[in-house]
Amino acid sequence: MSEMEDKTRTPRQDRSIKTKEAIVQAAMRLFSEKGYHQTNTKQIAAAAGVSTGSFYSYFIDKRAVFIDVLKDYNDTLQARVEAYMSEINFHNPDKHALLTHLVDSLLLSHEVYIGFNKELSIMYLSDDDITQLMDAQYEAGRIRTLQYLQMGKDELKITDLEAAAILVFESINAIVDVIAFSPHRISIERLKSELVSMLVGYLYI
Amino acid sequence: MSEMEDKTRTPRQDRSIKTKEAIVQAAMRLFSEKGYHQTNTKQIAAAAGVSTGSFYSYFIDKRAVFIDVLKDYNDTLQARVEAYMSEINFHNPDKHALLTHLVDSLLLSHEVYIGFNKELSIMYLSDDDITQLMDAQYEAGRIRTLQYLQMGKDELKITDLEAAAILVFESINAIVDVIAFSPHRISIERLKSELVSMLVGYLYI
Amino acid sequence: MSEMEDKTRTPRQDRSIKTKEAIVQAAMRLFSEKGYHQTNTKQIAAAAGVSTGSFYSYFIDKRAVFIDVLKDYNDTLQARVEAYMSEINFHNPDKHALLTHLVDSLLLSHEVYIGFNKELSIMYLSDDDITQLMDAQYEAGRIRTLQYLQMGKDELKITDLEAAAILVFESINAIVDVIAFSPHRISIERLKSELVSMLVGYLYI
Amino acid sequence: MSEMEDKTRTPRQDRSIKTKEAIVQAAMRLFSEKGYHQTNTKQIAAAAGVSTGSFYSYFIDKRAVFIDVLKDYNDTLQARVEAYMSEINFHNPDKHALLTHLVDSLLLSHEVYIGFNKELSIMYLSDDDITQLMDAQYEAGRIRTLQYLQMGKDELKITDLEAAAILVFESINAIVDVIAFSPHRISIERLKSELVSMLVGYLYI
DNA sequence: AATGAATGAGAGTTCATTCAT
DNA sequence: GATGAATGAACTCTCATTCAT
Repeated sequence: MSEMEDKTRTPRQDRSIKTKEAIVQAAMRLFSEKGYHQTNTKQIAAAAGVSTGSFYSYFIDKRAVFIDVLKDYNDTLQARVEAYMSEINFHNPDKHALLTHLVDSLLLSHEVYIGFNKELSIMYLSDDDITQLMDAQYEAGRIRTLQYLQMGKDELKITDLEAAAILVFESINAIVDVIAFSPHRISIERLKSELVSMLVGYLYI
Repeated sequence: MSEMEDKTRTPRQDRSIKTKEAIVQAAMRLFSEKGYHQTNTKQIAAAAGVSTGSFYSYFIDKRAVFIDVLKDYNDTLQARVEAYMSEINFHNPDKHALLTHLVDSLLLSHEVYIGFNKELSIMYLSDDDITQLMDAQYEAGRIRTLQYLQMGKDELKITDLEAAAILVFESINAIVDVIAFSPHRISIERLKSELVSMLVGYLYI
Repeated sequence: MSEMEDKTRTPRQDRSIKTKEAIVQAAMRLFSEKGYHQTNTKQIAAAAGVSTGSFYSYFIDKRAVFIDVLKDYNDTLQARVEAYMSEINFHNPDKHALLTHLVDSLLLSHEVYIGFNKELSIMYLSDDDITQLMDAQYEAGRIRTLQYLQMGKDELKITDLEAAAILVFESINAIVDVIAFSPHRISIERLKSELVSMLVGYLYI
Repeated sequence: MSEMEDKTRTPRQDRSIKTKEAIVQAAMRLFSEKGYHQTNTKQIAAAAGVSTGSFYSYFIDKRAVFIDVLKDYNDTLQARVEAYMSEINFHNPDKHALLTHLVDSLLLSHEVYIGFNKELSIMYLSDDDITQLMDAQYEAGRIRTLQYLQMGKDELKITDLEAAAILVFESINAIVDVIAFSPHRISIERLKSELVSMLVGYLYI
């Protein structure tokens, strides 16, 4: 800990905190626009209005900013997802409406920092630390899904809730990704509607 | 054509063909083991037992080998998938068995060149040409799925076959990826079994 | 502008200015001694006592240093020519003395950076940007020649001053080049004296 | 000699001679079109319809073809100049006409292989062997000029014939080069006419 | 604390020439 | 004699990181 403080500053003063935030913001923007590998530290520093030297007094290396950016991103995403989720009444008898809202929530959440998503996926696959960070995040998502399922347990026809949680979470994610990244000939609405049908059929009745 | 030949060699002699293949094999192995960006052309050439110069007489640049490796990979994968598929009787009344076999087919197919998958995903997200190549491949997968659905059309309860094809294809892919890449606390068998249940419930009564 | 600064450094600190100058000086020396194509960026950097990285933070590429070296060279040359010229009294009735002084001026001017001349000629013929830069310089020389001719207009027997300016400028240049580069059996003095005779005879009675 | 024959073949058979000529022709074309350094041996071989291997059994290295090309060029040029010159009557009392014809001869001669001229100048300045070859050629030109001057000796007003020969030869060459290479605002006719005037005034009365 | 100049290893790529077939 | 595959040294350029001021 004290060794680390030797290297990078843990901001205590207001100005310091603002500078660090400025760097994270600038990095987020540049990573989203041009990608992690296509952005260099000089550019991040310049965009944040600081010198390269300063950059390295706030972050040990380039990866460190990415991780900070990622944490910010995760927090924002989680907050948004939670905000949407809180509106959902999981005892709503109209399961179709319920799941549609759920899928919409995730879709809308992903729309923040749309450009960052791609970079995140690349980094997830390239960097072990990022993999761990995100796996924890995904795991949290699956657990949350599990909790939701458990809340409405008695209405469900499925028995292996844990497996179902993963299945539901990943299916939705996959379709959300298809909608966000992949080209496809059919409309978002049709895709979403089929997804919801499948999930309702799987979970309830 | 003749201008292109000035740059890269089109193998004419036996020796030449073997060299090109050796380079592709070596590249495949190194990309799978260490990743595309962590592998340099010198290493590929050395692993193939040729000089850097030779490398560049067969491929314009590093991307070009990746694309050749990818084509090989796609061909192999497609052949394997098709081999598995041909064994499936789509009129088998036991839909559970049918879909289990289907999922197993994809899982087994993906086991070839397991390490290459990750790199491919990274490249898919990083390189526009690779994106296009793979999008075409995915589209082919969706279309094949659609054709299978259409073959057993009268047994299906769904109506939007096109959307369903995407949904089925992507759900299976997502779970296959989870199994291949992500850590998870529950067994592959439970996950697969739930997936099959969901799909059977969705597609057939 | 700001995008350019991202690539090459515009010297701000004293140290920076000195480094850039050191690189230009080193490049000039090496280009003169060994030629442009026989000199590589590593050597220039080493000779300037800096790293290759530094080299590339001041110059986009090798051509860029050459152009800077050339600008320095042109400035020096022009200053020298002008210094010599200013001593000439164009109304001196002894036209022989006048033109001898003129030729001597150009000869002496060319003696600076004697080795660089050859490289410059090569680059002039090889690189379009250098061609343009030097054509502008030559044009300036011809125009200056024209102005001198016009100053003593009423003493001249020629009528097409423009063509005469080119002719005079190029003849002198050619002989200066012969003296500088080509082997020849006769003395510089004889050559110079004949040249002056020819020009006096051509321009004045 | 015998050592050289070991390396490159001295063609004795018809086919061999033709092949060698084909290589020289192809090289001449490519050097003229793209320049010496922008042309590689593979391209020369291909353009001549032979393999790279064959190329190296006719020429020790790339420079060797250039030298052969240059010899061809010099021979052709000399033949053309001589053909033009032979038409000139050096006792023609109209000296203006005489010199105009002379200048035209050189201009026309230079028009052959126009593209090759530039490359030749570059090589002249870059390669010592080429320098020597061409210096010999230039020297021959000056000597020929001297001989012409001596032929009409009694009509000349100049006394230092040797210096005059150089001066005349170089002045004409310089203006021919200006016309061929450099941009200039005035017409070729005016330039030529002034040049002739200057030379007539210098050489005769 | 802050600046921005300096570093240097390492990447991709070219091509004259050699050599096995 | 001919082919064209193979060689490998050499070159240019980038950028995360350090360090003098």
